Amino acid sequence: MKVKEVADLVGISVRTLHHYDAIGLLTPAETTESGYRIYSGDDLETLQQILFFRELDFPLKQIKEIINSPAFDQEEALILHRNMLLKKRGQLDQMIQTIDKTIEHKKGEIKMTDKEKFVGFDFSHNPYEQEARERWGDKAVDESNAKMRSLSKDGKKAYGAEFNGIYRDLASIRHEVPESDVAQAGIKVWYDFLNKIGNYSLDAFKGLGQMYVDDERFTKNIDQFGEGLSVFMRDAMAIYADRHKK
Amino acid sequence: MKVKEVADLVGISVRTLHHYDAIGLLTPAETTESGYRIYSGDDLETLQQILFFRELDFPLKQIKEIINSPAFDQEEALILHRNMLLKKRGQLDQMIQTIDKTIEHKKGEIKMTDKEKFVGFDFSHNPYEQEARERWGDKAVDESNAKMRSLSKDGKKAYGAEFNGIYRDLASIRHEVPESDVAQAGIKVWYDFLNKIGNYSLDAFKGLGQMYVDDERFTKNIDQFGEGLSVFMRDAMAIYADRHKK
DNA sequence: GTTGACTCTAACGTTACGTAATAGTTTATT
DNA sequence: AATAAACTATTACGTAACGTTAGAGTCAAC
Repeated sequence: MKVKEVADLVGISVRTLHHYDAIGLLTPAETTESGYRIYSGDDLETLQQILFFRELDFPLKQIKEIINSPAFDQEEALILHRNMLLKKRGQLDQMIQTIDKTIEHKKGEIKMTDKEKFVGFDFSHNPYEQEARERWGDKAVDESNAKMRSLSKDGKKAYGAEFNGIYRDLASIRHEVPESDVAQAGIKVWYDFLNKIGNYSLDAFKGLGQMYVDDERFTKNIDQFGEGLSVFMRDAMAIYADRHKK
Repeated sequence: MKVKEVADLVGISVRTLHHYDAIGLLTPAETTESGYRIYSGDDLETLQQILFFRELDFPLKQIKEIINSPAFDQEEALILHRNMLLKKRGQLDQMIQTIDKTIEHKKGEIKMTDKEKFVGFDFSHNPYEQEARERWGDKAVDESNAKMRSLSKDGKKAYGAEFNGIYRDLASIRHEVPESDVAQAGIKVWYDFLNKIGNYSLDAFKGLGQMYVDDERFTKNIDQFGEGLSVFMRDAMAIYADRHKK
């Protein structure tokens, strides 16, 4: 069998097989004169073993040793690894406890200072920040983030209220217009927001609108629209706001 | 405070501080004209935060985002991360169970089919085969492999038993003699084995011993001894056995 | 014989630093 | 002040397990 067959059969990538060959973990039984790797039935069995141990989080180095060793070694390795896993689980429990405590602690804090916590800019886990950085450059993103942080409490709150409105609008779009119109409707929400803020040049808006329409993610399907756009858009708006407002 | 002070204070390396500076995670408040990093009290607090999240296994990228965010973000991050940890723990439990099952299974299997299952020479995936080929030539290796495969089941079993003994001896060496003596002790194990087999010329042994001592891998440190030698030695022995026995 | 599907070998990118290597700076000692 | 010791800085390669191009050759079908 050739690489792709094997890869598809067991559900790994061709690259992975190449890699295993490169590190000598699984060298195919034969190779054609043109250099194609041909895997035998035995190779497949070995591969199963490898994947089994990989599933258990063994490093490839160890797997290599294990499959090259008599059976008793495997059992020993399993037991050792089991102990490692138990230890790991203990550590996880520790970490979870620590987090719980911290959250409790913070909760107390929040009740005390409640007021400012409420708004909810979550630029921190923005999965599109990377994309935004590539689109607009690091400086723009960093500056925007900094500006966000430096907003007054009232400023944040106001901004947050705006976003809440947008979120509501976006949410309703998803349920109230046919899929094909989602993009247009989304643009409208956006447009309205920009108008409301009132300090964007028309050019800036055009750029945003075009970008939005161009982006596959936003026109492909509704789920992605909701998931991707709301975050990405917020980011984009913030950055544009930072750049273009006078 | 300068780097080393900080590093020693919180128990991390200078390199780590350099790294955090390089990736923009913690940039010291000021630097002297000569380029020395000077950390402020605020920097130390931030560092504490960083180390806290690091303790919880957050990737630095996320930590960077988190410490750049208002407090409520941190809570959300904590909750998200907590969920991740719970999932991880679930996976660990799965893995442990799988291992337990496998061990049980193997136990049964060994009892059932004991005979051939137990030996298991897999020279086909021997990572040192290439090296062996270079050292001793392809023909020797191929012949040896062929011979291995052609052994009767009892023959394999006997051979396997020998190797089991060697493995045990090697394993004990690693724990029972000082590092400096590992090489010597390893040679002794080897020597004993050869004597037991009883069909090696003294010359063959000399060659083996010398090769063994010459090889960096075997004298450099204990870990490598254990990792490399046990496999390599097995190979070397088989080949020498093939060549020199009469 | 040309296309499409597949294969090969590089070689860089990723995480969080460890580990030199080389060179300049500050502090302590003589 | 001269010298040594201790410290600091900046590259830059190495690690684990592949993902991801990129460029080029191969095989089977039409």
